[in-house]
Amino acid sequence: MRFRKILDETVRRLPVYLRELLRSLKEGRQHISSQNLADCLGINSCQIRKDFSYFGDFGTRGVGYNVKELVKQISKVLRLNVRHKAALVGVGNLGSSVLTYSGFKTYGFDIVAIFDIDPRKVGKKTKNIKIENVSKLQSLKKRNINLGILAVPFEAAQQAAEALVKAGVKGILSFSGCHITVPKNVKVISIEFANDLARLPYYTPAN
Amino acid sequence: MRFRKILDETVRRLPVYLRELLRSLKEGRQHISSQNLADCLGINSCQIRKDFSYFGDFGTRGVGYNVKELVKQISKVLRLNVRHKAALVGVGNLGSSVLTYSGFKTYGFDIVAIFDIDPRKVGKKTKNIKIENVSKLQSLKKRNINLGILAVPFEAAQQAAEALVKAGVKGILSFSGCHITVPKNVKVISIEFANDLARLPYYTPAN
DNA sequence: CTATGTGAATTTATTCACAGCA
DNA sequence: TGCTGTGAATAAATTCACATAG
Repeated sequence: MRFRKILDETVRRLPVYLRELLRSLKEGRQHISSQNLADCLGINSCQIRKDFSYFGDFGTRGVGYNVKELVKQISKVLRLNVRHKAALVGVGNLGSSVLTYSGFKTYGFDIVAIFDIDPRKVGKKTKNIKIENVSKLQSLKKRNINLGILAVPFEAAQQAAEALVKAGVKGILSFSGCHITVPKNVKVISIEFANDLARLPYYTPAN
Repeated sequence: MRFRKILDETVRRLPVYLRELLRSLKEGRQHISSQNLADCLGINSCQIRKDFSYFGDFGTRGVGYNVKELVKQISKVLRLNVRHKAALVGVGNLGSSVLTYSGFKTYGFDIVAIFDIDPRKVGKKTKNIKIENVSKLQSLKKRNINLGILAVPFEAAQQAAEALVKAGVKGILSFSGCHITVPKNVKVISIEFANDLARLPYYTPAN
């Protein structure tokens, strides 16, 4: 194996593999072949082998991959081998359901700080975490929190993102449904599931 | 303009354009250039022009695109020029917040039926819609509902998807965090935002 | 002079096909 | 024999570059 830059599309698939592997591990499975994984995930098996080839060869020919080892390797590449602290900004409908959503824990993320601009919310506790005023975002730096989850309305998104960046945040998961501009050492990943629903009719035959 | 198959990546961007154009329209804007749009969205301008070129030329050289016309064209391509009825399956945390989420209405989607397997929930009303037992999914066909939103735990996802397909549903938006297998005339789009968060650390420099 | 629309060039991503190891 | 790992081939997607229209 020679080092090559890992493709963005590969990075996008790694969490998908990881999740399936964690499930297999929990079921006590020791080995899994690229074909097994392919069947579970609806992905071509050589796609999977190619993806893994970017960061090492730890499969055994004739046998497959050791599940535990593969989990370890993928986690390392994604830097999920350490826990990450994240701050949530915006505790409206979406923000609240992000809090109750358990999926983040699977990958070792902890939401440890919550911010809102609404004075009626500030000071209250959700999930045993006190909601702070957005003006306190600066404190993230010394609290060593460098991921932000943005769940504010789109009008407030750019400003909130800037506050996060100023507070030293290096990665932002945004639910705000608009593009936000950040320095290029900061990574933003945007989610807008209405957009995903919006392209469904394109693919379905005429009603 | 010659007809060519629209790229999947283009289809993925169309709702993004549409959303921005609807905003511009609301602000009373009449024309917009590919460069204007590009600046708003952080996308290359010739990408945008190329995307539009797949389904028509309705820009004016030296001026740009008529916003209203562009909205109309994109809506038509995505088949969002008609309202779509959707059924929600699963009213847990995620399902509930999907219900309160207003973004779907922007594109003309109406959630008009809700199903759950939990007898304690069945019969109750949320958002003025009665929660039905999943065994009643069959009724979707005669109610002319052909989109499904799947918000059940992953163990139940495949079975629920099959029930949806059996009921004539042609498109499924799945929040279940696992691959589901459907006939190839049915389109599934899966959302798993934990996976998006999971690749964020890869892109952020070491903490 | 400005901005579209599009072939051509380039880059990125997927799939094939098979050598080689257990 | 069964499965990995990977060059080579192919396909998909993006960007360049510019002719062309208002």
